Order: sequence, then structure tokens, then C-alpha cells
Amino acid sequence: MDVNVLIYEDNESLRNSLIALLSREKGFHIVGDYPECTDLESHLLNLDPSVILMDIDLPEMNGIDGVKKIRSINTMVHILMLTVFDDTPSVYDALYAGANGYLLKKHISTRLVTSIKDILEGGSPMSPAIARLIIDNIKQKGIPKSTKDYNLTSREIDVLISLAKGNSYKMIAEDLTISLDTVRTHIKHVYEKLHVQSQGEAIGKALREGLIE
Amino acid sequence: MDVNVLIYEDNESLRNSLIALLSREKGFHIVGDYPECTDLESHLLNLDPSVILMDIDLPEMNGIDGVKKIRSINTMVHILMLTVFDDTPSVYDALYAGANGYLLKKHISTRLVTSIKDILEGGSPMSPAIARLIIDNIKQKGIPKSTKDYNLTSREIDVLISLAKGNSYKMIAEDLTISLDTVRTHIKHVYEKLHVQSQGEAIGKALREGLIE
DNA sequence: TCCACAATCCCATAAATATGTTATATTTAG
DNA sequence: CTAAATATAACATATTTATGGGATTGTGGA
Repeated sequence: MDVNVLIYEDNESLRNSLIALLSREKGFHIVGDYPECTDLESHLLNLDPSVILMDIDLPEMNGIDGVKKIRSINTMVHILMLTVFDDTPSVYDALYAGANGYLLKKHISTRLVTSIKDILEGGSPMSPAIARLIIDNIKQKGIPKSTKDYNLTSREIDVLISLAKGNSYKMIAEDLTISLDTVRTHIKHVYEKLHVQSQGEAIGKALREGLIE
Repeated sequence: MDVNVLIYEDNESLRNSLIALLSREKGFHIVGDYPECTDLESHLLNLDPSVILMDIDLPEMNGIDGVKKIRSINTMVHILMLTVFDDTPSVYDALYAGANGYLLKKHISTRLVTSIKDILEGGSPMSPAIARLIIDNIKQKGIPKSTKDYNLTSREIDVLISLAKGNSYKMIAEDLTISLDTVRTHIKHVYEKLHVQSQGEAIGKALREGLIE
């Protein structure tokens, strides 16, 4: 099994450590190591990396923009972020940009090789501190979980969904092929069940509580 | 450093493996090991665990309900879920219930001890496959990230927020201590900037795109 | 200095919405 | 089978919204 690793890391001694670590693993080949990621296109084309180690804090173009750039060219290559920061914004930015894993530099010596293997298997290895950040964020912000359902009937939900799309009563009527008055009636009932008395309240509550999306 | 470990795992051979693994670590003490988690209260009180290993698929009360139960009694103890399942619902249920980490059984032999240490340091260790699930979910569902901002002014945002709470124009006016007509004007501008022409569309768009919460 | 823009306000009006009451055919649950 | 719940529809009307004008004041930048 051949693993071609491409490295972007501006700290020279760390870069050398990385190279040393990976050289010991059989099957691993360092196809390139650079202190900045300015020539991404040509590197991607010529070096055929299967895994890219990307420092998040690089001069010139930072690692996150680097990831975006990479993803705009190649969606398959695996990317492992290396960072000293464990703050939420960076993590999210990197994940959204398309990074596959997120390793704190202090864990490199013990986990780098395993992490690369994990990534190649489709996993998303990350330092526990990073995982913790994400979990806390999810728990706090809350990914919608429809708990309460207010006993809306399926038709009432249909109407509510259409309403929250921004449709007028008239459009909802056409949408669901029912009369305008029927739409009124359904919405009336929705309002009663949700204990609200306006569109804004209903839509806000429905979206925020994950009743609809 | 003393680490008191309490184990809930119905598979006897696995339970014994866990015990064997942890016994080798100095400072680790198995304060209890059970095939089901029915006597949580007394265990928590009497055994003084610092870490609980909880199988997710237990007879009687399942591991997730077990976690909820634990959290209703003790919010400090660290909980590491053990599971063969890597499906999204279980992961989220466990996280919401209050689990700290999530380890696939196939990784137990290599990562259990490290994971426990990570947990004690406040991290959330998880098998890469699990992390991957969470990340994919976040990227798909999207935890709000204010990307586009449509150049709303701060006042326009104030009005939008109030509107999305379900307030009528009149209430918004009182809320922000401005006249009804000013509210109209702001909303007019918001609609123009968001390219919408109704409350429903505006609120829906604002909430869904994370412009407001 | 002058312009663009933010924030405030006023007027007017057509359209849409909120809400009450009533009613019928169909489904569902007990 | 009967009662409750659901989906449908009509009518009426007081409020609220959406949208078109036009105006004033302050602020920051060119």
C-alpha cells in the first residue's frame, strides 16, 4: 500500500520531524514538503498526493484558504490539519472548507501515523480537545431535534412548511390544491396548537424548535 | 493519580478484556463491573467512580438511558460510550444525554487507555468513524455560520430579530422605541436587501441562513 | 465641502392576515 | 358503531402588512 504524503508546514524543525516520523513507516512516501502553500495547483497535479498535512497558520495563504483551494481542484485527496490552536472558529472554518481531520501539534508524535491511517479509511481523526469543542458547540447551539410536536396533523404541517417557505395563503392554496379558506382554517389551528398569533411567531418557533426545516 | 473505573458491559468476555486491559495500568482501579446498569444510583454513591465505561446496547435499561440517569444524579463523572454501532442517531442521543466520548469496540484494545486519559483531561475522544459522522452531519445540516450578510445595517438587524420573535410592527416599534413608520421603512429595506417580499420569506431566510437566531 | 447612507418619521392604499362562527364528508380510535 | 378528530370549505371583518411616495438629520468618507 502506497501513501503519498504532501506537507505544508512553515516551521522547519517541525517539518523535519514530520518527515522523520513518516519516513519510518513503510509504504509512506513524502512527495513534497513546503513552508507555504502557494503552488497548490501544480503540486496537486504533479505530486499525486493521497494525504496532505496542512498547517493552519501559514504565511501568505493560510491553511484554511489552502484547503478551500485544494477542494476546488481535487475533492478526493485527504487533508489533515495541524494546529496549535484549538479555538472553535478555526475548527469550523477548516471543517467547512473540507478538511478531514484535525490534529493538535502536541499530539503529532503519538498520533500522526494512526491519524493518517484513519483518514485513509474514511474516518475523521481529531484530537480529543477538538472533538470536545465540536460537541460542546453542538450541544449548545443544538442541531435541531424535534422533541415536542404539538400534535400538528400532517396537513397542518404541510401548510406550516409552505408558510415558512414564504408562501402567501394564496400560494399555499395552489401549492396544496385546496381552497384559500381551507388554508386559513389550517393555519388557524396551527396557531392554536403552537400558542402563537402571528406568522412570524409561528415560523420562528417552528424553525427554531426543529419542527420543520 | 487514582482513576476509579466503573464498567457496564453485558458481553462477559469483553468485560473481562476491559478489566484485564485496565488492570495493567497503574493508578487505574476497577471499582465495579456489571452486565447491566439497573443499580446506577447506589453504584454512583458507593463506588465513587471517576470514569464510567458504558456499553450502548445493554439489556434492561440501554446505555443512553443509563447516561441520562447518571447525569440526573452526577454531572461530573466522565462517561465513555462503548459501541459496535456507528450510526448517527445513537451518537447524537449519547452526546445529548451527556456522554464525553465515543469509542468503537474494535478500537478498544489500542485506544481505551488513551481515551480514558483524554477524557480525564476534559477532551472528548472518539473513534475517527464517529467523528466523521458528526462532521458530515454538521456540514450537511449546517450549524449556523453567518456567511452572507446582505449588508443589513445594525438597526435593520434589530428590526429583523424582533420580527422573527413574532412581534408585530407595533410591538417592534415599542420594543425599539421608534415609530411604526420607521419600523415599516426598516422592514422595507430588509426585504429589498434579502430579495424577499413577505414576512414569512424574510424570517425563514434569516433563520435558515443563520443571519439571526 | 458634498455625497452617500443610516436612521428617523409621515401619508396613503391595496393586499394579506388573524379570527370568529358554521358546516360537511371522511377517518380514526375506543 | 359512535364519538372524536381531520380535512375541507364558506362568510365576515377588524388589523396588519407590503409598498409606493417624500422628508429630515447626523455621520463618515472622497
